[in-house]
Amino acid sequence: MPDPSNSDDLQEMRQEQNLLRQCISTCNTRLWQTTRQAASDLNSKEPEWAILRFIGGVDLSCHKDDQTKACAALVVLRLPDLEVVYKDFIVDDVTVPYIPGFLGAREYPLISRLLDRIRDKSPELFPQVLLVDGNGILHPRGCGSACYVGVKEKVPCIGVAKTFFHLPGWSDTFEDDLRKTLISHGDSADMVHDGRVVGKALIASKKSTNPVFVSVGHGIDLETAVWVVLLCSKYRVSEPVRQADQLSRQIINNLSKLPLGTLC
DNA sequence: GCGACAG
DNA sequence: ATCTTGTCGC
Repeated sequence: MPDPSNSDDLQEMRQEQNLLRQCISTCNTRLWQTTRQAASDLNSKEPEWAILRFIGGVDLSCHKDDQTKACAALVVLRLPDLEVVYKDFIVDDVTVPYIPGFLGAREYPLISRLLDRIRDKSPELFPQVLLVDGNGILHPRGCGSACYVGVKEKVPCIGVAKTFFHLPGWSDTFEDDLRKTLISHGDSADMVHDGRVVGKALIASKKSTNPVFVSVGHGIDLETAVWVVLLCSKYRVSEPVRQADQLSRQIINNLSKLPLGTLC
């Protein structure tokens, strides 16, 4: 298992990110993305695969005083009502510690197992797009956790981060400038890095002044990603991520309060 | 050397 | 990630 306290392993993880980055598609790859057809209109004659109906969310919560124990959760919501139609979680040890810039290496393995399980148990509910708690190409090497999931699983993925991630080359006031832009120029602001728009600061809920940071993970373009996030943002944090966050946190907390072994 | 640092 | 209740506001 990789041990990032070892600088050789860290270098290997950097190399993996550089390889994964080559495989990222920041274009739309599905028909529902191009047409932006969501299951909001009931009497649509389009086939199921041409309409966005199932949106997934994944998140991982850690044990209070043991970073190596975690619960990963996957939820699937159905449009247009955002009803939760699938829930699953895995409690297990996480071998890779948290290191800024390498969240994907830490979280991907458990997420992968969750996706294997829904493919096996309920393939008809497999999400057409996945929202990942973290960043996509808004990342020092253009390979955040949403890119790990998207590229490795070949699933359209969107990164939704709750806090700002500072990239090398940005000024110290970049985040403040973003927020000022939001106040004066509306509800979203481009985040430009090396001349590329790598993400969007987005006020997803009309009630909040605090933005969420959306970036492409894989297999979808940024404008469509924003469209998806807005589709399922009842609150600041979009429902799929919120539900997955809630579920994983509840499980990991109850686990610490119980004496021993009540699993499955 | 020191601080900053998605979750 | 987690430590953490009430509270101010729509």
